[in-house]
Amino acid sequence: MLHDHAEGNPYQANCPTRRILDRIADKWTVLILSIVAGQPTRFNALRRQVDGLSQKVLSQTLKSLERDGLVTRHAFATVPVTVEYAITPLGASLAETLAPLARWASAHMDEIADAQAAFDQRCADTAA
Amino acid sequence: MLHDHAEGNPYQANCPTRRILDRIADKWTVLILSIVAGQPTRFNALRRQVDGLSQKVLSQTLKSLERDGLVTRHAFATVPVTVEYAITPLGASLAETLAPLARWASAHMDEIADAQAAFDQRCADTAA
DNA sequence: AGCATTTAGTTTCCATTGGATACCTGGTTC
DNA sequence: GAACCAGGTATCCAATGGAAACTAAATGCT
Repeated sequence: MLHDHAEGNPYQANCPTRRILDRIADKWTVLILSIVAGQPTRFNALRRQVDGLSQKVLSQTLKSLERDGLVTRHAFATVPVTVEYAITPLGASLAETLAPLARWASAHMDEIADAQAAFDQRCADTAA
Repeated sequence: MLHDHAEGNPYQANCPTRRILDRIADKWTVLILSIVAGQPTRFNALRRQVDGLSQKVLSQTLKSLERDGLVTRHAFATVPVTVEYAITPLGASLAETLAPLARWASAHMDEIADAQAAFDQRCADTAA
């Protein structure tokens, strides 16, 4: 178990790595982090860029990312107040890890679509 | 928009890549896929290895992974029936993409814990 | 005979989460 | 003084997640 403590074991429910995995293996985290990694981005800019992302979830996700030290929040005393979210070095290293995920989805979407169609066909055949 | 169709744009809610991202950017998918990638595994073996994973969610996740062509399901007419889930080539390529995620969590858990502690301290100070 | 056990699920129920929408604050422009 | 940005909260309902009970079929134990 010392071994687990040293390395972390995400298969264990109460391990820190499991909690981290739960946070980072998330659709919105992947998308937001990849944008912010490119350049500092304002709250509403993020909301506009990520289609389907509600204000509430964006707010929660950003708060969580900030707490985890993955992004920083910077409020500027302009009028109206603008708030910019920027990547941290830790966040940048995660973004690099996450980027292949989006690329994989893009590269293999046709194969997945084919697999789904084949599966659904088999189901239909069985049912008939 | 042809560009989007050719490459996929996960920032668009209705894009196939977004739906794929939603499926694969998931705690259970990461954990299950990484086990099955190692060797074919039975239903209950998965449930026992992944702490906190309920039968319902395991069943749903496996069905989804099978439909997406990432794992195959093989039922053996033993008694009681045993069912083995095995990785496909497509699933193996995803597992390779996902593995760095768990490794990242393991490698940076201390930094995240520190960031959280610092953040909570700042919050406490502000509140006080 | 009859009951527990095993496998792989499904079903049921309740708590948590997600998403849509409305609202708030504060200053500016028209 | 009404309308309009920004960056959020508050509220409500639907969907999801998880715990636990239940199913089926066959075998072993008593």
